[in-house]
Parts: sequence; C-alpha cells; structure tokens
Amino acid sequence: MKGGKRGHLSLADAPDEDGHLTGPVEDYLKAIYALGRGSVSVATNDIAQKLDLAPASVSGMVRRLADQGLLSYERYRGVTLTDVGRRAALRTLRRHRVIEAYLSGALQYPWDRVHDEAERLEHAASDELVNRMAAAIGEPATDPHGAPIPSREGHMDETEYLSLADLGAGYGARVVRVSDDDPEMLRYLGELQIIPGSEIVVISKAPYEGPIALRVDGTVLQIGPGLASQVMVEPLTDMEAPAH
Amino acid sequence: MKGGKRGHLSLADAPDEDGHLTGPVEDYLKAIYALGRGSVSVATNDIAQKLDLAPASVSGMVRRLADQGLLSYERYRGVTLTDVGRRAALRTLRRHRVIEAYLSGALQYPWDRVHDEAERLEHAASDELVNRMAAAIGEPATDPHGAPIPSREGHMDETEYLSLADLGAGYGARVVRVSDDDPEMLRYLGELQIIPGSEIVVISKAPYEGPIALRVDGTVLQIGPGLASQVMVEPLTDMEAPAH
DNA sequence: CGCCAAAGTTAGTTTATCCTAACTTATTAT
DNA sequence: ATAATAAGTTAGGATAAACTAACTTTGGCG
Repeated sequence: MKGGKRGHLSLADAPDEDGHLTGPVEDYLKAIYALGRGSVSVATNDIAQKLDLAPASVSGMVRRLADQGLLSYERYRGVTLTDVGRRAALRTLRRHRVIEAYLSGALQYPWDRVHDEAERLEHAASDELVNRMAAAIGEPATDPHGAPIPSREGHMDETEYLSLADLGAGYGARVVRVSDDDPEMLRYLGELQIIPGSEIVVISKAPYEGPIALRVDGTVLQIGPGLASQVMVEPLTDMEAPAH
Repeated sequence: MKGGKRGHLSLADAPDEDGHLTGPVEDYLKAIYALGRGSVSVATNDIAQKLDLAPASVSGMVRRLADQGLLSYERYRGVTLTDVGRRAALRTLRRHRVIEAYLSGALQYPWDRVHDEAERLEHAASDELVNRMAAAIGEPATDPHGAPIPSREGHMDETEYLSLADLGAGYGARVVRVSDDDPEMLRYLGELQIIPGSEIVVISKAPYEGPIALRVDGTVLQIGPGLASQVMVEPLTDMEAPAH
C-alpha cells in the first residue's frame, strides 16, 4: 500500500510503481522544485538552462513525467509538480544534503567538493544509508552550505532570507546559507570566513553596485554585489549585534 | 598522459578516453574478472548467467567492449580482459569492497546488506571518496566477507583457499572468506559464527554428500555440503589448532 | 490589432542497453 | 563421422534520454 490517500506518508513512499526513478528523472524533479519552490509553475526553458540541456529535450521529458503523474503540464504553459512529484523531489534533496553533510562531517571533505560527489551519490544511496548517515552525524538540520535538510517525513523549512547584498549599511547579520554549486566561489568565501554561522557587519556600500565593505571576524574586507547576493543572512537585533 | 606505456599506473588511470565507464560496462568487467580470475577466457553464457541477462545481450556488449579495447574477443570463443579492462575491473572491485568495509565498519551495516548497497554505490563514488573511506577505517585488507581489497595501485591478493567442504574430518581451520551475494545465507552463517577469523574443527563428515559436523566457538553444529562449499578456509597447523 | 521575437514544441536521429526469435557453430556421443 | 544438443550469434525491435533543425504559440509593442 504505497503512498495511499493522504495522511502520514514518509519520503520513502515510492512515487512510481516499481519504486525507482532514474537519475535523470530525479534531476528534473529536483530542478523543478528548486525553480518553483515546489508549487509555482516553472518554464521549460528554465529547466533546460538549470540542467544544461537543449530545450527540446525538456519538452520530451516533461511529457513523460506528466504521464507518470509526477507533474502537471500544459503545452506552452510550464510545469507544476504534483504531490507525488514534490515528494520525490524532496526525497532526492534530502539525500543530496544529508550526503553533503556526511561527507563534510564524517569524512573531512572540504565544503567546495561535497556538491559534485553528492550529485552522483544521491541517485544510488538507499534510504537506509541516508538515514544512517544522518544519524551518524547527529541529524543535522542543514547541509554544509546552510541549506535545510528535508525531514524523513518530507517537511522542509522554506524560510526565505535576505541576501547580504540587500542588507543596509550599519546592520549586523548572521550568515545562514550560501549557494553551493560553484566550488571556486565556495573556496573564496571560506577564505573570507563567510560561512554559515559567521556574524557580519555591513560597514558601507558603495553606490551604483559598488563594493560592499564588511567586518567579518574582526577583519574588514570588501566584496562585490554579485558575490554578496549569493550569501543569505539573518539580520541580528541590536541586542546580539557583534561589537564594532 | 593517462596510463602511458607501463610502469606505475594507479587504478585511477582512466581506461577510456573520457575517463568514465557506464554502470553496465563496469558490471560486465567485474563479472568477467570474477569468472576468469582476470586472465582465463570466459564464456559469454557464463557472463549472461552471472549478470542475469539474455545471452544475446552479452554478445552485443562484448563486441562493444572489444571495440573499446577493454577485452579481446573472438566469436564463439569467449572473452579475455585486456590490461586496460583488468585494471578497470580491479578499480570497480576496490570500490565495491572498500564501500562494503566502510558501511560495515563505520555505519554499522549488517554484513548481509552491504553487498547490495555497494553494488549501486560503486558506480557513483569517486576515487577520492573511496580512498577517504578506506583511510577512515584503517585501510583494511579485506571486505566484511573476507574478500581481498585491491590496492590503489591495482594489486590484489589472489591466493586460492580450500573450501570447508574440502577439509577432512579432524582438521582445524580458520575461516578466511565466505561468498557475499546471498543475504539470507550470510545471516545464517552469522548466527552460526561462521565468519572470517573464526576457528573451526571438522568433527566428522557423513558420506554421500551428507552433513558435516563442526565445532565453532565451542559449539557443535551441522551444516550441509552446499553451504560448506561457500566457506573458504585456511587449514591450521597442529601447533595452533584449537583445543577439542 | 497585427506582427515579430522569444519561448516552446514536434519531427527525425543517435546512442546505450536490453529483449525475443531465428539462425549458426562447436562439441559430444554413438 | 555424423547427428543431436549445447553454446553462441545475428536480426530486428523496444525504451530512455539526449540532440539538431524546423515549425508553432504566446505575448508585447507600436
């Protein structure tokens, strides 16, 4: 009785008859989830861009995914995940992020290399393995880049954060999350100590998309607005703002 | 300059131009290696049986593998791995066995479930991951079933052992290795403490393929010759034979 | 309100892997 | 030595996922 009517289903509930989605299918679902936050309609061209595929390939695949009930699709109108598709996407996302957290926490992988490895392992690891990995590192709530890990039941914190580029001069904030798919950028952010948990104060922002001056860990440094927009932060109340 | 003329090549040297073999190709090479100990010629039907495929599928695949230089093939005459193919097979075997050992040693996987998980992960894990796993559990020489792990450089202990079925009554032996692909059998062997490292004495063997009486861990038990043939042992000299 | 660019789709191929059915080669037993 | 059987192959087809090239919708702008 897989994935019955409604109620308490776990992510392990199989989304197709034989309980297995192919790697490419999981990648499509993940991309669609990421682009549409799980509910908004998503343009096929955006999927193609995200997955680095020709748009025509996406048209073909989304038709098949719709036939399998993983998403709903109207020609020329974009695509929306069904409940089943969303659950499958979240399961893959959980696998991906647990694997990242495990590689980092248990095998000393540097944070700029966990993404690519997880991208392959997420399609091969069983739920049991993923759950054991999560247990072994204390059931973390986020991956090494600060992205929230969906629970076994398929819930995920969807809080939206401000980017560092949107923070006004003079404000303090704690880094919550950075985008995870550019290893070079991650190494650079790591050098600057701009990592989840760090406290940051925006000292000044030059006009016309100019450099942003920050204090991180007592050090003053400057970054461009492009990089700053990749860093999600939670503003600090004055009470807990770091001294300056 | 990948895998040049000869000399010190590591298993990481790519066997095809773009450095990646597909999952099915790795499975064929592993099967051919297992059936031919890496050098003997192997019958296509045996490959088909081992991989649970139709014989015709194997004919098609071995032709392609021969074109890629992974094996040499003469129609109706069976198949032999080339040096490149053997190295690729050993790399997959190393991945498989390191992963098994890691799952067992670091994540408390029961030994009857590591095989299936490793069967999928071996195609997705990078060399770096496999090497980190091996390091994390102290570079073990064997997997949880006692199978030797090829070194990073592609060397593997090929010692042949006696099976428990071939051991004469009255002899003592240490279990070296058991076959790894039947979870139910592994659970049973585990219950009986017939695991690598255990010391065993053959008390008696009933004639006509009858049951074999053993002392394991001070307990006397009987097993059939079919099961006994799946257990590889190293006879003990009398000096170190366990008391009886 | 009709036209054009952008977005999206269909048509037709390609590659990898598998299948079944029918055929060929090799081996073995009389 | 040959005929039956076992082993292995070719032929032809299916499916999944990708591509390029050519076509169709959509939606915004003058």
